[in-house]
Amino acid sequence: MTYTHAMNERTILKIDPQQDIASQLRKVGITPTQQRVQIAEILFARPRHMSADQVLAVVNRDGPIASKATIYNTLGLFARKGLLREVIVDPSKVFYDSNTAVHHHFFNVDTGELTDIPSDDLILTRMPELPPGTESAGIDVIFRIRSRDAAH
Amino acid sequence: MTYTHAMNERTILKIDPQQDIASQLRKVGITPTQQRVQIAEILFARPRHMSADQVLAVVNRDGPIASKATIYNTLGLFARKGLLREVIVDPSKVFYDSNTAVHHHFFNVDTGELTDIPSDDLILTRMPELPPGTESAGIDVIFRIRSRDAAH
DNA sequence: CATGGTTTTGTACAAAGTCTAGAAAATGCC
DNA sequence: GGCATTTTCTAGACTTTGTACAAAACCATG
Repeated sequence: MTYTHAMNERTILKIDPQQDIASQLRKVGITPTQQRVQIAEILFARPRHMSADQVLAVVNRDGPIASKATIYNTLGLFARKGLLREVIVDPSKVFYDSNTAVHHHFFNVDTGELTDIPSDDLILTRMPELPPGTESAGIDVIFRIRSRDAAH
Repeated sequence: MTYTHAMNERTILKIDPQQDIASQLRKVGITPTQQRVQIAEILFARPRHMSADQVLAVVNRDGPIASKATIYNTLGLFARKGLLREVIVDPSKVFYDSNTAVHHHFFNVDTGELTDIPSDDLILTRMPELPPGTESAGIDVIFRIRSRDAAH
């Protein structure tokens, strides 16, 4: 059996910030509560990488909209539904990536900055056999980088 | 500029469990204290993936050998010296991999199991340009897998 | 065997994330 | 619309991973 790059593709659903958020959420089986819509508006305004902490801060910038538990619940829900991709590169927190197109990441270990690598800029060949009884849940490729002058 | 797979190579140092651990540690600039030797003996007996928690439990199985702080200090030290590779795939804890040869990982998201993929079984081509002013600190490729019958 | 730098230790602390029980909001049905 | 049922939200306590710190122990060297 051979695997192709297409196997990296996850369930991809794209929320269009120009269209009505509530009906798009309903379309993927998510009840569009006020909190979820507000969180979605922030995340899907443009492709971005945010931690739960950052989402919490932005959502509640002008008064209390959603609690910490709701942020975690909502991010987890969106990720399960394929609207967000969890990016695990920093042991201290999870990033949620609202760019659901196939792509990979640079992670600057000095600054904590996460940036996208378009899928076309990297090709994986000669893919390994998956262990028996398992199926792919996505492939993550992370280029860890360092600022060239930083002490290390 | 083109990158080759060799760029993935990190500082690689291999501890041989058959040889004297203390003198091998000394050779890489690590003072071989009793705690460090004991921790090294566990980690380098064979290639394995362990969390700090697991190391703590195994080290102190037959009486107190090392404290939590020492485990973290030692794992961090070994990783900085290139004896261990930190593997960040699970948001809840860091794995330390005593296989320092170039390789990648399967991570079973259902079981939390981490297994190796030999370097030869995967080839990366058409590598992306690194952002200006940065240098590589290693490339991680993680195949996230799921047990095929698991609910999801 | 005295000296002084390095390690280790216990404890306190910090931060990310989970859990829970009750309040509030959404939904479905008449 | 009104009302009952179900789902979601909230505040805060709790858990877990990991770090900070200061005192005690260790150990190489003269």
